[in-house]
Amino acid sequence: MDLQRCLLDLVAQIPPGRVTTYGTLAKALGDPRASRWVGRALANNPQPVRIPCHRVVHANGELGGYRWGPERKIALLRREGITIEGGKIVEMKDVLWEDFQTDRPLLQLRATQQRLRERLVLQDQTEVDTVGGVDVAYSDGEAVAACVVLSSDLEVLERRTKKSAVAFPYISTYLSFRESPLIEKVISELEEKPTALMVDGNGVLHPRGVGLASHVGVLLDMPTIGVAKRLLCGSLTSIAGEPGTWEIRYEGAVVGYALQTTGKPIYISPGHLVSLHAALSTVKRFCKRRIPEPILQAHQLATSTLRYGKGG
DNA sequence: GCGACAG
DNA sequence: ATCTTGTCGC
Repeated sequence: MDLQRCLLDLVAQIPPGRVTTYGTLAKALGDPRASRWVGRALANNPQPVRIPCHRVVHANGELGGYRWGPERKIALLRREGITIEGGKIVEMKDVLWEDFQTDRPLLQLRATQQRLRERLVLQDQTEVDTVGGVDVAYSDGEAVAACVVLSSDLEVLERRTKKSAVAFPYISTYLSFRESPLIEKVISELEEKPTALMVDGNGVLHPRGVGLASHVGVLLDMPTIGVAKRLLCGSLTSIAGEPGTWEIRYEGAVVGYALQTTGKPIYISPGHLVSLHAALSTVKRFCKRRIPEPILQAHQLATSTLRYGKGG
């Protein structure tokens, strides 16, 4: 799915003499929370003439940015009959366009997430021994996924990278649609599959219970653990007798743990085929620094591959 | 100024 | 995530 294409098609629907907002476009894409991405995406509108992004403004009537400056945006809108005073649109509600023809692609992606969620198993199937750390790095339109497999005594067993063009933007809670295709490929090219994957992102610690680690786990039918550097959702509760560890609750259920390794905590959640407890203990076993070694080394491999060529 | 949804 | 110099700290 080409979300950028979908967005530009929506913008092309706005008739002269009308405007819409970043939030309205996000809603038409299927999720009002994607409004920040809408703004960023319109900033690089490839066809400012045919795609009338000058008709996209803030909900409060302020105009927002424009490639050729605010004067040009004002002039274009006035020529189309929009009244602007003091840099703001007068009577927004009279000119606001909301009647978009759309199949709400982000809503469809949420449905995909719900289906994957039904397949999640949060119990230990096998003992975790070797662990593959996974990360993806980006530059311009290029992405590099890396996997580094470590033994239980932290020896490197295998490294692998895979490059591709970036196919989906970063929108919070939809990270898996950006990163899982390339991760799937790099894992499939490993000579020997590790007993579990550690993924840079969340597992069930996610508003819909299916973060990147869970998504990848179901696709590959492998045990996965999510490790994030910032909290996506939920709240922390300290655990008696366990300083440096907190339970993370979301909608009443424990969905992961915060763990203070070095400095700021990391946020751990099971992805698939792993229990809550095993997710925590496995991360602890593989931690020398703040970030567990498999993920840290995968991150370094992905970044250096992006910068100094190699990979493929 | 407040709220602030991973990478 | 990425853009980026020197600086602070273990």
